[in-house]
Amino acid sequence: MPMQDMHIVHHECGDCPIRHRAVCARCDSDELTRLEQIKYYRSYQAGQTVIWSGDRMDFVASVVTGIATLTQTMEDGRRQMVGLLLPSDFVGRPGRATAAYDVTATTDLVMCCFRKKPFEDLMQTTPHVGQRLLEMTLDELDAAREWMLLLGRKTAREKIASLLGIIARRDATLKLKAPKGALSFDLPLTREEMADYLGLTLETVSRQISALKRDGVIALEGKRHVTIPDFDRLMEEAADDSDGGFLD
Amino acid sequence: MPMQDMHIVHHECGDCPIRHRAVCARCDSDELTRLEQIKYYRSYQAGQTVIWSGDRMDFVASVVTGIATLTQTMEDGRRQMVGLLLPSDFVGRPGRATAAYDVTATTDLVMCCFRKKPFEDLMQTTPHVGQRLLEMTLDELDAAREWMLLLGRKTAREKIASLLGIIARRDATLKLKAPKGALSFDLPLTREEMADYLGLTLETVSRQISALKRDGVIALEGKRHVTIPDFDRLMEEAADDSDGGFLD
DNA sequence: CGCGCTATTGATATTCATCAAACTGCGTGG
DNA sequence: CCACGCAGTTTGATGAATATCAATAGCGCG
Repeated sequence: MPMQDMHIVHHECGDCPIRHRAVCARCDSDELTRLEQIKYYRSYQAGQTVIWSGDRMDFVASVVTGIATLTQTMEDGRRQMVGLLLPSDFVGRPGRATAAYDVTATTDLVMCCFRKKPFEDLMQTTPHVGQRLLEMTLDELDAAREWMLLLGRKTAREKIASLLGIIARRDATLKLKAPKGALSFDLPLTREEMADYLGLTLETVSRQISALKRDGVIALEGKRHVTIPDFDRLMEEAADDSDGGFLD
Repeated sequence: MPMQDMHIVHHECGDCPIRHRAVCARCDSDELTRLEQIKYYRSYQAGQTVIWSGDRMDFVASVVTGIATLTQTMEDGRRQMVGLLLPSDFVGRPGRATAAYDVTATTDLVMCCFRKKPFEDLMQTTPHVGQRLLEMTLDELDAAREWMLLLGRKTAREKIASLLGIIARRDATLKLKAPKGALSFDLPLTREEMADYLGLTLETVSRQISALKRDGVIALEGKRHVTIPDFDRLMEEAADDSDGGFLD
């Protein structure tokens, strides 16, 4: 990798695109000032590893822009994604010294980092950060449990449809549109990353995407741009009990 | 079911077997007094449903004794367990009105319940409950992610070995013994519940247990009592990367 | 232009699910 | 007391879903 482009941007928290959703969402201006004093930004290129499982981790962070993944790897190389981190999501665990998972930037990524010790102190002395972090962690736990249902009980086709639904919904949220009728977006993951998310092989992912395309559930332009003519149809294919599916 | 034995025991918190591990673990005596005022006990018989997904849930609770499960069910009946609740584990989500999962007592169960509103108030005014709940939720999230690796990437045999390891470890913890060399315990789950935990069918669970027995990895007395002659051997079968595996 | 990466598609193998039958232990009622 | 029934479990035969191995195709980029 030739260039080591450590773009150190500096935002005012007031302008921050994730101000209202991240771990700082509930902070008053006083708390925000304290956070502002210990924060710094880091950028990563698509494909870069942020940290390896087991490595010392002296910071926690929020994803500002871009997408990162958490993955676990077994000794023989089998891999399972266990987290998909979108803007405003939190990385790292207060009170833990080493990373528990591999963290990888799948797109160009900017994170707002806090050195761990000052962040932990701040959590002790001000309630709002801890409260928000609890709320976010509970949301993640719900998402993890939905994901467990997918991994344990859904067919390959249902898994693909579910993942496309999750991405479509998130994308619609960013664009402030309800996920109804036709919508389209770019896949932020390769076939292999999708396979790691879904507990499948990349070949099976490819085949099922082709099948959904053949059946008119989705349309593709190039490999990455997906159009969904009928969102409800996709949801039927995903076999989600609660059509709502993901909270938020 | 003939008997509807709603044993309403009343413990002093000081004597409580889960005092040092549950959501109240960090409370000082003042906070404990406030908790004591809003707590009440509920008992359930093995097999009883505590609450159905979607039902109104006006309390949160700690498991005091016994085991409960969280499960999700799809419209066509496919089921996936998404939580296994042991003594000291927390049930319910502050700020949520309805249950997100089916909660079932798999053994006789006693829970220490708090009406939701007073509990939420208490979380606002005292920090220790929220802090402890955050810690517990982060632990659960880690466990869920370990579980996702199991569901997505492990073979049936590895799944069984992993589950036996988890149960054995927990049991050893209760007995204050390191899980080394030979140890034995009773399975708290039926074959079907194990299947729901592991994303398998009960037939596959049964076959793999038989296979592990044939291969001398485990020994059985009756259907439920398991002896593990060599814990390290079991861990090899489970293919866990970090032999430690579960925190705790 | 051709290399390397991602993706698709095909042929085959393997694992696990499904359908089916029978066994075990235990409580109940004849 | 024994027979019956039932829930939980085991085991067998078969089939379907997905993994594996392999070849090829698109596509951006040096």
